[in-house]
Amino acid sequence: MKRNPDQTRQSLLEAAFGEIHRHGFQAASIGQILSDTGLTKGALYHHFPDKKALGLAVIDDVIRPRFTAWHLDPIRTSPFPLAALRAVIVSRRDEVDAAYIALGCPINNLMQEMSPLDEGFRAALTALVNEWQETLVAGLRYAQTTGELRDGVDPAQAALFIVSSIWGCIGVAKSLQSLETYRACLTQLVNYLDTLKGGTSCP
Amino acid sequence: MKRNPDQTRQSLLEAAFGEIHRHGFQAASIGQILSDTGLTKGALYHHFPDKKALGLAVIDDVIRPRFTAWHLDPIRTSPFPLAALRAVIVSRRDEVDAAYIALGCPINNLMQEMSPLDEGFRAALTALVNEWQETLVAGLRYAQTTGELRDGVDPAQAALFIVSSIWGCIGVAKSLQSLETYRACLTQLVNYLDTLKGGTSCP
DNA sequence: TGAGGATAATACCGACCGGTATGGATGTGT
DNA sequence: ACACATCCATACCGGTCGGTATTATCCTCA
Repeated sequence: MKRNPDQTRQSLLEAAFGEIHRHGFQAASIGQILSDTGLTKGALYHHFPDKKALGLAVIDDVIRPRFTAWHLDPIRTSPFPLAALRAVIVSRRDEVDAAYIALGCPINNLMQEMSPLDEGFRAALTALVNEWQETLVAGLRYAQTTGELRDGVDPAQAALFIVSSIWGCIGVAKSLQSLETYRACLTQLVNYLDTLKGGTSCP
Repeated sequence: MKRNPDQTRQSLLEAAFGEIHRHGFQAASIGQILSDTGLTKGALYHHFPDKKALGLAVIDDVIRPRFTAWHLDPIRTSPFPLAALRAVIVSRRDEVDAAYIALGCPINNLMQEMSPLDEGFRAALTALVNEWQETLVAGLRYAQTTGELRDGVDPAQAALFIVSSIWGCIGVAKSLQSLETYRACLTQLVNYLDTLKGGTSCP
């Protein structure tokens, strides 16, 4: 049998991500991850000391890169951060499928489940969220200097509300298991974003 | 030993509610519930056929009455539903304590956890949420007839956004384990509500 | 080519879980 | 006071879980 430790580790991470996404961390079954990958406990516990380390590695090596690519890089690189944010949200609204809605946002799921229970998870996930929020704040601030975002909007509070709304949307949609609700809800958020544009004079 | 079946059942429900609130339904331990109450499995499985039935009973007999009293009755009975809604949110913002934020909203927690897994839970909780949403829609519609809510607002979409925002607020606050975040977030929502008042002309 | 570390498979453990079978205690109708 | 249903305690079961100890296999490098 050919060996490939890196790929072994990677496939363990992918399978763990899927299992955690489907059942949450606590209910995620080591046995299921192993049968998904065709591996055994020897492989898993060689690469990870215990289940918690596996979970944290999933956050660092699977969730974080995807999230950064999807939600952070576009805001950071665009000369029009507000428009970029709007585009990200619109694309999420239009492209996400029912299966994703059924399971919900992996980050949100993990935070909801683990934040009250484990400090390690809380710290890792909070770091991600803070990065998100800081990216939004920086983007909004910059948008304000270019006039893309109107004055009178507090970037920090707006960023908080945006984060909260996005999680609210996906939370409600997951709760109701309804893709339509998700889209309607995000549409409302897009409307809110449009009220932040420069040129208008409304609160 | 004196007997009191109703109280036995009630204390089981209360303990189950606490245990589920702390650990979620799947991770809620029957043994812990029993040691909390000082009862044994004989009592529990006399009153409830299995764990799922216990969970559903918690929803019906503990969660629903509290939720109705807190969030539904004020909207339904007030002649100024928008103001009543605002008052409810403000009071939640100001009175909720850190322990509650740490654990999150019991309804939201349960929906997030169980909706994808079990149709019975999903149905029971969806019924609650629909009741909430319909109450809000009815209230907003009525407020529109009295001029409390300005025209041009779609009550259904606004209600959806309000529900989503509230869950977003408590979700973010629980994730960050931060009471301050909760308050800041709900303040943003109150601001949003104030933009819905009649008399103003902004979108 | 052979030694030794890296990698993975197998078998097994104790703990805990939800659930059941049984029997004893308590209340109730007659 | 007796029969009977309600109510609850106790002991136990099969199954699953995360984790460990041991052993086998592969790769690397001297």
